[in-house]
Amino acid sequence: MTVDCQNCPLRDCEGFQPMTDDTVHFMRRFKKGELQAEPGTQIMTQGSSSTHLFTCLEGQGVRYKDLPNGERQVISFVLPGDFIGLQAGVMGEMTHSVEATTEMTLCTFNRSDFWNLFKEQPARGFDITRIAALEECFLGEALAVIGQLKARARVAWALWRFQTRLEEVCEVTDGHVPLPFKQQDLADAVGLSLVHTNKTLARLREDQIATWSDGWLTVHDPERLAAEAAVADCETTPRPLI
Amino acid sequence: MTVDCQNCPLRDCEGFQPMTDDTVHFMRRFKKGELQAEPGTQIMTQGSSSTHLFTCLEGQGVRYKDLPNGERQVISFVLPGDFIGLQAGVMGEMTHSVEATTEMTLCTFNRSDFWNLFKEQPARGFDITRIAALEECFLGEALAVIGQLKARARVAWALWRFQTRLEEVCEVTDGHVPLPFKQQDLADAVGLSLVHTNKTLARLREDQIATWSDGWLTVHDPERLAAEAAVADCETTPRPLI
DNA sequence: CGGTACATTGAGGCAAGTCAAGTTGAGTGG
DNA sequence: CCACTCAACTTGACTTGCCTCAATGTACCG
Repeated sequence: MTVDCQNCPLRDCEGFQPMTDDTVHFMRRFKKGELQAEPGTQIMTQGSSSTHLFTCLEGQGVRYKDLPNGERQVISFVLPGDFIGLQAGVMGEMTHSVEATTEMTLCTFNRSDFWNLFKEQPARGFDITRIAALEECFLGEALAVIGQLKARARVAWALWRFQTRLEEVCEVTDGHVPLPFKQQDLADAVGLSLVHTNKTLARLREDQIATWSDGWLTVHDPERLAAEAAVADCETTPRPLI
Repeated sequence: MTVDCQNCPLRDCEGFQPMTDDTVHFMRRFKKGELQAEPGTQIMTQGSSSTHLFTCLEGQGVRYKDLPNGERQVISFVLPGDFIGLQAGVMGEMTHSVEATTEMTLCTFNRSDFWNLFKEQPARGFDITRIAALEECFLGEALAVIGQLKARARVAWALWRFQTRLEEVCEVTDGHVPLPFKQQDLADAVGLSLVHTNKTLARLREDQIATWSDGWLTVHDPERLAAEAAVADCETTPRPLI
């Protein structure tokens, strides 16, 4: 039983641009089905291609790179509404892996239809490019945070982004947002050791700024959290949903 | 006196995909002129839009973000063939600034024509997306380097990327490539202090791996430099030229 | 109840930051 | 031609934020 794009639960979220009936109609044809992924499943693999592209409909995951020296860098976290496989679609090879953290529901598309999308629906092609640009914007921000800020600010920034992004996709229930990741994932994302990440989280908790435990994040003091993060975030405007 | 796209000197470089006559013909119309920028000129400004988009025809520059706390993060360096203003074209606002380091020659395009490009030349739209994906790929790599590697490896990686990228755009004369930036720029790019960057460069020089002085980079031992960098670089395949 | 996975805490060491002084070379003006 | 300034690069001494190691706590599960 798959979701009809017309009734896609994500369409109503404030984080996404409205979609014309015409576009919905096209997306119905473009969507090939759904895929259920168990926690821990490798959805895409660094260095390989993929016959399918996805949009995350439900659940959360991690994008990461394995380095030759054994380290791991988490590039970003996959939340509902995120498109997966742009690089595979356009370059033919992924430069990072994507893994499901929770159980995930994915809308699937054929990579072979991707080029048609640009030809037949230039507006959708433009949207894809916009998504790529938003990703570039996010990565630039991450680079600045990891390159220039101290541990406390890095962690605060990450939590702040989780809070706002999850709000945008309707994943909030009275102040709490679901955050199913391990501390190790966050550590690998902000470029800190697990131990230091843990201690930094503890301090933010003590200071009554934000608490993350048992898979849920609670921001007690949004103002101070944003202040700690010390970056003007880039994209609060609605983005395209594919 | 402007360069006709047909005779664009960059077309012959190994770093770029071949362009069909049809595409050249379209690009001739798309290109509105050329712009000469003096060293230090702000070509695009973080937080603002731009009526024009550019391709760097000659010269080098820096993309950077200013942070609220006064720090600066260099996102990447602009070399010949690089497209400038994707974010302005697609999102309407730049999230970083671009500044000319040397004198620069830029091909100019109208932002208002950008959408037409997707509609009338879907193949070019696809190329734009590919460029965006390559940028995403590069930023992911940078994130991994800055997040996970030590100073020596970070600097080695940066020098290695300079060497290979400049080779791809025909900017090499017997082993030397032009590198007109300040050590401070490199420091801001790899997330290290100026002092530590300087000392790291000195050590790479002593070890006969690479020398950077007077605006020129010489790689004495490519093998060891690449080994120090400790990342599998992502994109050695030709990329689209806009 | 032992085993595994994740979170937590303390102690010690090192990589990288900060501070400060000195060198070099280009540009300027008396 | 020399004295001065200024910007970039260099080097040494000291400080510190973060990493590493190692142990303990806690929940869950076969």
